[in-house]
Amino acid sequence: MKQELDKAYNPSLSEDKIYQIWEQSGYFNPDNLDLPKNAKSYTIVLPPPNITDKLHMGHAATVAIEDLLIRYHRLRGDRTLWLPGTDHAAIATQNVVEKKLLRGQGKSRQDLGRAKFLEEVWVFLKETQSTILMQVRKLGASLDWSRLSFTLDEERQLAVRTMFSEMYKEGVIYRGERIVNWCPRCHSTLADDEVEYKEQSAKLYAFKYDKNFPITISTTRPETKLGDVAVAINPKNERYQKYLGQEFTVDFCGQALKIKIIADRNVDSNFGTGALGVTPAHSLVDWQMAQANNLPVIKVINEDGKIKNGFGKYSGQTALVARLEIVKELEAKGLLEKEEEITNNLSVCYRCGTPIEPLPSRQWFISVDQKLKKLGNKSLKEKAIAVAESGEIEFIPERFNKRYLDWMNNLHDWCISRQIWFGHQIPVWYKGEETFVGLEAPQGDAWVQDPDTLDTWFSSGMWTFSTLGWPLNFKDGKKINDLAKFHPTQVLETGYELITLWISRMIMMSFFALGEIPFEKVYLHGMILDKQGKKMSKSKGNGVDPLDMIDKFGTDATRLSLLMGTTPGNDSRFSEDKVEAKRNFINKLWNISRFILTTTDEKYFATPNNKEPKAKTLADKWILGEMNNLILRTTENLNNFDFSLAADDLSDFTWDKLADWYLEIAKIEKNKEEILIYLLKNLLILWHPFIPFVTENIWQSFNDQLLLIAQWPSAKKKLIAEEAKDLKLIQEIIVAVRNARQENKIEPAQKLEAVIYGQEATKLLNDQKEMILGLRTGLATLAVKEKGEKIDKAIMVAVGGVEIYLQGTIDEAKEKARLLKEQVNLEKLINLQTQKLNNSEFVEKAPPAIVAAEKEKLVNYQTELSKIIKIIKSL
RNA sequence: GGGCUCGUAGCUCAGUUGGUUAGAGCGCCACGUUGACAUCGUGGAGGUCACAGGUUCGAAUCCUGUCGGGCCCACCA
Repeated sequence: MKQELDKAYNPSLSEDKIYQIWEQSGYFNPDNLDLPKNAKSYTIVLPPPNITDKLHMGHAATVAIEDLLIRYHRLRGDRTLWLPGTDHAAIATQNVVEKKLLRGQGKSRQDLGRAKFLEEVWVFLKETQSTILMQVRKLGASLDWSRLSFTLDEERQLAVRTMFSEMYKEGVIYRGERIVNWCPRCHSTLADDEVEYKEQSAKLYAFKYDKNFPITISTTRPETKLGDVAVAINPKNERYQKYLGQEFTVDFCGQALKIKIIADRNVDSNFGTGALGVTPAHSLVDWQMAQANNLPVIKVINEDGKIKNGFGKYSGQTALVARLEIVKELEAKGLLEKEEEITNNLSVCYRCGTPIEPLPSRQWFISVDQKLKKLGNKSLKEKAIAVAESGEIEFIPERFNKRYLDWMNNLHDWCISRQIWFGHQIPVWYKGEETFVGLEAPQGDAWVQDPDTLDTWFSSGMWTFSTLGWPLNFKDGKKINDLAKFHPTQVLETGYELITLWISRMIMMSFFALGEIPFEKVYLHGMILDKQGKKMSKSKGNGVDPLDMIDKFGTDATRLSLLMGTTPGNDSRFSEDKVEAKRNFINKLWNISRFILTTTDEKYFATPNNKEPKAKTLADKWILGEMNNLILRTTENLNNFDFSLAADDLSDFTWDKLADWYLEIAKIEKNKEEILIYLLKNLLILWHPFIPFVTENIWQSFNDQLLLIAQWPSAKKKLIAEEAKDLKLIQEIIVAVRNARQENKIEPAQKLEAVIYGQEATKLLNDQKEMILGLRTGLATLAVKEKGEKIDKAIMVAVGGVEIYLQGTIDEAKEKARLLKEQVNLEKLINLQTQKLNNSEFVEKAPPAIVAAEKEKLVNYQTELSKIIKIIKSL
């Protein structure tokens, strides 16, 4: 079935076709893999992309890394499942559709009403969802599409409702009043981490409530002072000590207020006047102070960001207008003492940028501190902390373990209700005073469902097990079917910005539902920045569309550029030049394969990849040794998540060792077909997780089976250093001689081995009168015109491993000089080494392994030196 | 204020628990290239590994401090 490779590799012609072959093979689904019963499972769930976004570089990185892991484990014979899905992204999606509606029809969501609006959302969603899934395919993702999930499909709705009612039953979910972050534009609460901070300059006003009040307070928000119930001072503040505990009735801009003087250590005596007006309804800190001191809560601002009724002329004004009006009134009454410019952080909604109003509101919460019997009387928070501390869940890179723990240790109850329409509607129904929590509405008409929806992270927090069939696959506390086979998953791979939003929630949710961790390892990749190191964003227009890169350079090159030169958890810059360089490499691999396959008879194609062929020459021994070590290192690197290192190493072998040296040798030494095919097959397997398309393409041209399910090669133990070193020297000589032979000025290659052992070295070299080496590929001319530094340099280069220098009439003196130089170098090294080993401190204090290694080095130098001396003597 | 991270060639970055002479890609310069490959080959220039101390027989690597980027958390009344 030999099928010749095209002269030039064109990814755009073949990638889609190959993806189709894979998909049709069914091997993306682990159920179709031919595996022994006891094969290990290896599962990753794809972080579900939001259906609002088209793919960006972050997704491409995610796919590159996860597909790499998945393909590697599939090749290793694991029961490998990569589970796809999409996220409904409640608020984000609603915002996008709202904007579209407003732009298109000039209508708001309220104009349409809930049902109509949701219809619009679903139309939008169907369209973008299929686009996104197509794009994920384009990236070559070997996802099991038969298990495709959506955070809002029927199965996930069942999972979410079950989760909610079980949590409610056990008292983990409760309804309560608390200060929430309220976005007056989105008309919804926001979680703490959905709030962003924007630095701004603000005015800090200092004033008294009325002229009888003894303390001047300072604030940037005078309008909220209409709801003040106390003034807080630092307990150490001597100036106001005498007022502590006193109560005053004041007339603040026409509003009668009861103000108690309280102490709180959070108050900074040096900020403003050192006295803080306590507004429980509109500040979290103040709320806590009010609770601690049993003070009432007076709401001033409503859900629209306007002053509530009951505050005289201010009622109905927006907060900002009211603020200016109050300042004007204070000024008129002579109460305003000071006005200064300060910079502070304004909290704004992460979706729309509108300033947040902290408001007391009745919401649904998940208690993170509620002790649970089924968790050994531990809370979700305690469990989630314990698994990170014990290492049961491992973060890669490790430092994110600390960031996770810092977050978890300060975790408060999680507000899960959102006042938006799109999402999982809260499965709670009310009838008068009655409340029903369950999967479906109870019988009867009078029941009304809670209008709120759940925080989008509630459903994505369940992602590892809701996708595997929970709760149906969880019977009597036992996992069955997919849930038993694939949970806990092995790796959760995502961007580090999701540690708080997503990862912490997944861990808690999994503990509640299953009493176990959701994943064993968390691999966190950095952000993909633009060429200047700036965050890619739609508004800045500096984003790079991965699909553009794919069109231009192919998926493999795009993926490889995201995997190389990057380290976990560190941001990396993306540049087109890098993708181009990888494209060039892929072309090189293509040409290497083309050369091997076109010069090899078809009957050798069946050479197995897992049985090392016999080495006939030293060059063979060398390259097979290199391949053996490459297999060992690649396996180790991938097990350690060192993708960049693995790819560097593979490139070095492919380009420098195989293409530049061994293939050149193979042009002279014959009968290398088995070795070449063996090398090619293993090289393609090792590369496949990184660059799946081109490797499969080449593989298909000379194999009947798919590379997708080939067998990862095994290796013998590492060759000892000395052997490898010898082989490297040999390799140099082989090539030098081979080149000389091409000039028809040297004996045939059969004599190579003799050369290597130095027996006929002199004779061969002496024959090379007037010879210049390195006129062709693989070697270069090294022109040395004079003695001195330049010669030394040239000699160094020669010794350094690339070529042997010979010029004009063979100059024995020069050759001798080269050898002498090497001798001197070696002697110097041996001296240093001997000194080192004679140093008793070193021998005693350095680890034995290092001492042994150093001794080995000394031996190596000595053997090398004796070889050199032998050659010099024979000259 | 607390924490994390980075500073290595002109640029982008590697550097595998401290170990001979610190690497790659791109860029630059020179030379070469008619059958695997110009998407190429060979060579070259280019580094006080931010700085200062310390630990060690030995430091780009570990510790302390300084300077300079980036990020996270808290506070900002």
